[in-house]
Amino acid sequence: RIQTQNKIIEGLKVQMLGLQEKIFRRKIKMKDEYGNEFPEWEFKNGGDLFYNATNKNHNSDLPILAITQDHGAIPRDSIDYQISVTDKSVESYKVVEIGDFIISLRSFQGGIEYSNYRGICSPAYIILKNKCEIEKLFYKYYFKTVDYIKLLNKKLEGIRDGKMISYAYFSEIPLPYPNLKQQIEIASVLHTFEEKIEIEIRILKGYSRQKQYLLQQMFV
DNA sequence: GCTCTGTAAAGAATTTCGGA
DNA sequence: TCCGAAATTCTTTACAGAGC
Repeated sequence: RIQTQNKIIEGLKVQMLGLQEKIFRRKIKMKDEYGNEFPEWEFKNGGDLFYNATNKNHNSDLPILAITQDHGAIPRDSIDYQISVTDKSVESYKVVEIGDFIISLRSFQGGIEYSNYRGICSPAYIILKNKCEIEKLFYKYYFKTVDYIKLLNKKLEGIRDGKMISYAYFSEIPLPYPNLKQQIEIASVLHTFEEKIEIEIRILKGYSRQKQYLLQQMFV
């Protein structure tokens, strides 16, 4: 049963990727509530939609965020990974607001991260804030697509450990800019799908616990 | 040994300051 | 008031340390 469940999850993940690809390459077109197709997407440069925020106005009392590829931006306390932190450097940390995007030192591998938290992070990261009205979830998914990561890598030369993607570089990359309604529509579709996967993962965890319990009973 | 995050230090840019 | 130098702030990069 656990194996079957694993397969279901894998299958859903593949579907999720396929869905993202289709949506962002505009192979499926969404329709609005009246059944009309949305207008063609516009494309804007990253610099037109986001600006580079460097806000250091904090009293070192905000939680320190770790920028991970797996979970995006999360508080350092909630992951099992201790990093050497020097107290003095915390003073120069940048403030991250809820809904900001963060270009990490590894963005050429895992895309651009989205923050659900308010906190501070190392100044080596670039904080992006939206200039005009956007559906953040839409871009959250877009920044994680394989296509976009490929775009990020396209112009990068000599990729090596710790290579930084500068804001200037980001701002030159075109981003899709469908109208707001469509952005929300797409974001909600993807979000629903993601939730579905999470539910399946929870079921899997339930199975695993059951198995452990049963095994324990057998040997008692 | 490899991958991953984050620091420290070097380098670049911007602002401040003083003298003419 | 303008120019150049010094100081400060911001950006970039090499590499350290944690965990597998």
